[in-house]
Amino acid sequence: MTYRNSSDTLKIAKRFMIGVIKISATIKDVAKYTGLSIATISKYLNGGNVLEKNRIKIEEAIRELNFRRNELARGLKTNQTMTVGILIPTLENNFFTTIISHIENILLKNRYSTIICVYREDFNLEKEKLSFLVNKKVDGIIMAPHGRDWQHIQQVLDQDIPVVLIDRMIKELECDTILTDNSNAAYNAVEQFIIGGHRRIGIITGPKDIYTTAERLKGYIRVHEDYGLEIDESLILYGNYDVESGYSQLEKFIKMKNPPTAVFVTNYDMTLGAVMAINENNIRIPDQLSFIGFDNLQLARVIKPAPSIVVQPMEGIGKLAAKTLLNRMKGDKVNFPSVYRLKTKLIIGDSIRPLMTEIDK
Amino acid sequence: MTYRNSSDTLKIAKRFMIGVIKISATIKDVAKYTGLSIATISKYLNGGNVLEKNRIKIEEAIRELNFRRNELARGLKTNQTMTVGILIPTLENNFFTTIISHIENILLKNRYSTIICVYREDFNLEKEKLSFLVNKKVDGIIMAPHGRDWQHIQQVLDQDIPVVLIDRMIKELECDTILTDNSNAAYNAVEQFIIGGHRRIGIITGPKDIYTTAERLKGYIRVHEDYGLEIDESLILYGNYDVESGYSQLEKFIKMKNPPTAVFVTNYDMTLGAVMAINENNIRIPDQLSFIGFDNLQLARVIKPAPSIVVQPMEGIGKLAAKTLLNRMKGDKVNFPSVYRLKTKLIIGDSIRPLMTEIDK
DNA sequence: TTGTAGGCGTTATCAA
DNA sequence: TTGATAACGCCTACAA
Repeated sequence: MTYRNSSDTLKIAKRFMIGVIKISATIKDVAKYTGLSIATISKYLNGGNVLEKNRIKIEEAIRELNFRRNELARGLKTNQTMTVGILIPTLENNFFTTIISHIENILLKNRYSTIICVYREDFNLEKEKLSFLVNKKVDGIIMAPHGRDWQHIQQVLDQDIPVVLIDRMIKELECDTILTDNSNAAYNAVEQFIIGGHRRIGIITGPKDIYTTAERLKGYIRVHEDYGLEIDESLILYGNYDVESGYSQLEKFIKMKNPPTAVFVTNYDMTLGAVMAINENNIRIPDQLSFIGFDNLQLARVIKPAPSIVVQPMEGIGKLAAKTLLNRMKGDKVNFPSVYRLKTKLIIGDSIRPLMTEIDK
Repeated sequence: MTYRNSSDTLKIAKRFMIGVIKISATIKDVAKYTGLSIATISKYLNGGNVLEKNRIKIEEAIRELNFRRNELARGLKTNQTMTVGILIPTLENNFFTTIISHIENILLKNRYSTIICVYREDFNLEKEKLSFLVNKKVDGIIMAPHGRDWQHIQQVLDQDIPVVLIDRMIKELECDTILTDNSNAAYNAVEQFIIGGHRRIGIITGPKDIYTTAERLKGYIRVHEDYGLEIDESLILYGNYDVESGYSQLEKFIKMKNPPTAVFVTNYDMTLGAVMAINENNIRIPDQLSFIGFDNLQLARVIKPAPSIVVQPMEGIGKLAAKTLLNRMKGDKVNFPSVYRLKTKLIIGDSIRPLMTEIDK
């Protein structure tokens, strides 16, 4: 192949040989442009001292050539990428996306970038995506695991890559974990009903194989035990953590022969669905049904009467997860593994009606 | 530093020198373990033929050493990473997260992984994140740009990295773009009202500087023009594409002295907010107010009377964006730049009431 | 089928 | 302050 030494060489090159000509400039190009050595350019790039006139020249070259540092090469050499992987089950969930926001707030300030991956509650995809992140040499990982297995996470830890779990704990795994205190959250919510005199209390909980479902249900059961109340199994309904199941399960409740007088719904989307079902069926809150929802604070701000809502500390979870990971990444192994169970808040609205108890009668 | 040649060397190393000892195995290690050469291992890794007995040995070594290919090194060498960057303004928006799902469906099948980044409608962050993706040497990018500037996107294209824009067009930029036909979407929706005899039609639209806002408003204006109707500026309300503004702007409408008889709301979250305001204020749909929402099909499935909803082709956008990018990445420049405007669907519910027109009277 | 050797773009060591 | 040079882990002619 011959190049004509004319100005349209480039044009021709562009039109016929894309892929052959080099598009992005390297340090070498900058060195050539400035007449300096590669080492000097690299030094400048990493904040070292260079002579004023060289600095100017280098900066000109960078601008002119549109030079960008190749992070692949850099990562290969330095063995760190200043990148954190975030792995969650779904993007269609306000809880996780809010947490991600807070994680990024902290990480960005510390000059870390993030790679977000989603595994759609598919365990095999979780393994694949985790592998992807490791192979990309992220410096650390924050993830909400499915929980069915943990060997793949153990392997990552064995490679000395810090992992912080959020939302779901794996008790077999020695790993930093940031959680909501789900069981006490449910306990306290249901306790409000009980104190108010309710005895038939329904719960719409999540899919059976998810950690948070079990925890929230545990709180529901425990508070019944502590108050010496029998549990009617038919008042425990499993949803899918989505709007539809919140809607359908609440309808199931109100259509029962002997419906509950109070219902506790255990996540954001299902709370939305449940409120819709309540509206559709013209159920008056709290006269006909007392109600406590979960996470969906928007609803509480917007609906009258305001529903009581259990609010998870998403900001706390995000910040703490980020800070914990930051510490681990800088080699601080103090208190490993540390498990934080953050408390929820119960925002009281006007959706709980005190019932006559037998004593009152 | 001296190493004792005993079995507890490793223990000591692990305890005191993490970072010095090598944690993850390389091809070299696999080669050493098997007694084969680096080249052979690499060949095996890339699907080449090796003797049966060697294959077994290699696989054993990989398992034993927990070898993972270093994608950084590979990308550096091959100049492709089999990774696509996705850059969007926010995760807290069903529209984008649904599209991402569909993009990933296609990409995963083609052995591409994705890196999701969010810029929170912050233009500087958009530039940073785009740079991040480029520096990570992604093979292509799908993004919903803010739209305030496009130099940074042009620069990426100049480096011969394919970019596909979604949701928002930048007319100054030669770039493949997949859009909703927003202006006809709004046109058709509002036309339903007009046909039904409505003359005072309110619209709750998005933030002024977003592309889709302008397009949807354009449809609203155009249909008025085509039907020879005057536009009352007070019936055009700007929201923030969030639940709160949907709620507040709808309340503003119903509290007007001369309120509209029909309202068109132009995105998912605002539709939710508007419906809430309608419920709270005991407005009967469609008797007191005719209503068309946007994207929020959940609402239509769940609320009675079912609101009419403009539904964007999220699946279509996601799939087409992925396929277009896939083509560009394999070097196919046919029809560059191609702009697709996908049609919306108007799902008719029971939320539009025919009004008496003057002719009827 | 297997191995040798050079290079991808950086960083980092050590002289100059 | 600057420059020559050897890695980092992988891929790929080319040779054996």
